[in-house]
Amino acid sequence: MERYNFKLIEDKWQSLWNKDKTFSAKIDKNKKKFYCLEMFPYPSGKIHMGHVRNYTIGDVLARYKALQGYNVLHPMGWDSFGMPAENAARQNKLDPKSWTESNISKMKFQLKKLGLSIDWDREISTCSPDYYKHQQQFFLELYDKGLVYRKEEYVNWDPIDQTVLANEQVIDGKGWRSGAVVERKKLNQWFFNIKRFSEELLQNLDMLNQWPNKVKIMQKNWIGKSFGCEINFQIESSKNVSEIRCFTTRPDTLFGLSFLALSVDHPLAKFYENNKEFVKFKKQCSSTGTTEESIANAEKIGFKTDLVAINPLDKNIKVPVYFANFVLMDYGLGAVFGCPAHDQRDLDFAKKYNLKVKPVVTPNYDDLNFDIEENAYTGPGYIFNSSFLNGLKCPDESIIKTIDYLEKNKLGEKKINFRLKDWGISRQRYWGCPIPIVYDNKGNPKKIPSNMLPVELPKIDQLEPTGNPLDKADDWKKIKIDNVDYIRETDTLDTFVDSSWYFLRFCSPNKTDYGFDNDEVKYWMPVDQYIGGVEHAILHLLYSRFFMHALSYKNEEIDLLEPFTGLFTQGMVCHETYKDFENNWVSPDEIETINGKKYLKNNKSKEVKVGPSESMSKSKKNTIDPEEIIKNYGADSARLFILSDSPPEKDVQWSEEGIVSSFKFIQKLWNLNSKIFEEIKKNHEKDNDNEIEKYTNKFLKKITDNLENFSYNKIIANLHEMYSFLSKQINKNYKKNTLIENYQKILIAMTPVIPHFSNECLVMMDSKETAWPSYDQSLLKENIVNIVIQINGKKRGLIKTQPNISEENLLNKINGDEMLFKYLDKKNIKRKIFIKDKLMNIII
RNA sequence: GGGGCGAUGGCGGAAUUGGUAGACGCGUUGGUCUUAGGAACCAAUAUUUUCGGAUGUGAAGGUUCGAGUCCUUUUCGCCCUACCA
Repeated sequence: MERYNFKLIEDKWQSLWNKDKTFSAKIDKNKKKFYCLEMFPYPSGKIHMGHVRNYTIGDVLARYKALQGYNVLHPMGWDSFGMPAENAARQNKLDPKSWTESNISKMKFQLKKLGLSIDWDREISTCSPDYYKHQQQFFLELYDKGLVYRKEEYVNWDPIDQTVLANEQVIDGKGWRSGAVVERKKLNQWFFNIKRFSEELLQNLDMLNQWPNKVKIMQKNWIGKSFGCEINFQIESSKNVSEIRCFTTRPDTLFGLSFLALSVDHPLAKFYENNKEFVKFKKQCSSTGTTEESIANAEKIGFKTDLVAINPLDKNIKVPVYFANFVLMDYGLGAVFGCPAHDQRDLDFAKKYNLKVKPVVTPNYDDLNFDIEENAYTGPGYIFNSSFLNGLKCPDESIIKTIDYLEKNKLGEKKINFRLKDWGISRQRYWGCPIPIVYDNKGNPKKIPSNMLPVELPKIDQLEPTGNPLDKADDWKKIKIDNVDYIRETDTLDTFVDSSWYFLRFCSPNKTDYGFDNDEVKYWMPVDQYIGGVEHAILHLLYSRFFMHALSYKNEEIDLLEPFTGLFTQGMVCHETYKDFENNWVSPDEIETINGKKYLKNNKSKEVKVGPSESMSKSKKNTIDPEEIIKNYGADSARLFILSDSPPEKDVQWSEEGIVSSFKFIQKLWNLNSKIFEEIKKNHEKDNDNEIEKYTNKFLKKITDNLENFSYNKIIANLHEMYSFLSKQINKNYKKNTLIENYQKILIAMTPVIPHFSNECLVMMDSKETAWPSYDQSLLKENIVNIVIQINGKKRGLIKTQPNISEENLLNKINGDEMLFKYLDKKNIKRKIFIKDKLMNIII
């Protein structure tokens, strides 16, 4: 039998799809559209297994939807601005543009080898001026709508490299490349007013019922809405301070007040700037490490001021005011009141400084001696020790009543706070979208007129190792508008801006006068299914949602707020890790397996240590190159395996055995196909029974259901079952037409997963993929059912019978069954539970 | 500290609304064919057994005729988040 030549056949189909523009999408208002989008890649130069998985999942869906008759939009592009290009360019003294473009062409070649049903005519690249000029236009629009503003904000400054560092470039408080201690530096930066939409972004999450709950919860926590109130505390002081305002979610614990704590960045800090002790304290606060753990475990420390705060509910309670390291300026008002009895941080702080701990919530109504020892009590209960609040149920009743009282007496007011901060979009980098702003000689910002867009990046042949290249590009920086001299903004936009609207651009990628065409967007948007990694659960997805809100804001043309109807987050691709005897990571290609043990290829006496399977990463050397896999096994094998072992939302383990088995399975399918081809030629007259037809119907139902639920791993199992069924049944002399008809349906159902193979087989059958085969409900019914017989809830046997058997008839059969009757003989039946065609449970 | 998810054979994983636990694949074992096989094909594969059964879905309870599935408690693992007042 002829071997399946995947190279020949995959090439043939790929060039056919290319030539015919099979996947090119056009608006057709008579057809229902389906917009299938996978997160576009950063052009690093090589695709990795994560891409293979992501794009295979998306491709299965896109092909399935197309067969179902949807007008499918399935585009691809490049998230091509960003730091790797800039780093590579600095290192190799070349131009980020050519580096990026060469990477794109390499990766495009690799992606095409996967046989994806992508409309390559819509390819976009965010680093192209054709793309980013529209982004600059959007920036100006948002500016006009008041959604863009400038303010001073701290950045991580590397004093040696003379550059701003991203958070992930700061390692243990030091610059990742220079090793210099990172300084906090205040810079004027641009912000998108995402807070403006906090409430909408939170509320709309409820409508996104095709999003994973996990992602919605993460976004909800990120937005972080909390209900509380702001309270005014009168201050006694020799300084010119009369009042401090605090935000709290627990006003009902106000009688437990024992101190106020301020952030060192609080405006009142100005009174202490000349106080040496305070300056020392402030330094100490900023020097506690930046790692998450060290922040959480840092000791609570404070600086005591000479201010005294008065409890608004009882003028006789006077407490000290501290600056404290655990109070953040950018949440609430940068000032909190301390109630040590019912907040662990406050308790830690109070213990250190010997402050009063007065419990005001007791878990039990009658327990008025309730006291606090090691742990603050944060649970529910009843208010006590609190004058007129005593006895109120906490927290529901007590919080409402307290706020009520505070408002009536003008001591404070109800307030909703969000954790979400405005989106800082300035990056002090070269390889990004220039911000279309100029400054006059007084430093006032001015928009670049729309007709002067795009603001293109200047070409710089050699990036120097340090500093911001745009800041040094003197010729570029100077610009005349209407004969007035200006200096350009030298910051570029965060690359998250680029990816916040690319899904709109795909709808009309060639439109020159605006970022998108309204009619096209109205037809294609929203994205019906968005597929990508869960690592983008918060920022990218939230920013994209914000961007849609911002574009729609004050614009009646656009009435779309949520860009992604469905979201699917796929798991990672993992691989075993290997280490040699010197504990160095070893790559899978350096290893040979002999008798189940793994040895170094170049030194077969040395066994390697097999570590746990972890997500593929270069540092652990456990990556597998997709290009090699496709070269050796073909795209269909790779697609089959990447889907087979685990549900798409979970991590999958790549294994050599696995890919080999997928490869072999395709060969088996090919052999089966050849046998069927021979059978058809024989042209049998006999039409045995409708066995094959029934099987096909069941198969189609399973595949369809599994496609609908993203249970792609089960589809592969279904294919194996189908193979095993057909290879056993094929010599039963089916009538030619019956066989062809059913086998064709099966082949079409296989095309989403292994498109090259299935299409080739279809052509052999003188057919081609057209429509998704429907199944006949009536053929799903079984002729014979297995009914489980339980005695006292334990399974004791099975009865094979016709469907719809009555309880009495079944009981007769049970009594006629030797094995079952012995359990029932001379026993009193107390109760019978009968579920038609499924089960009979007899209680004796 | 807060939040989320999960725990099923040697491994990855199946199991519509509670109703035959372990589909399918990998691995392992035995066999057939072969000069040979790391090929192909066939068979077996949760544990235990006195071959009648008994026990089995991290642990302990509960609801139910019946629980992998529902409820309570608990242990462990992974992920997210980080002093959020």
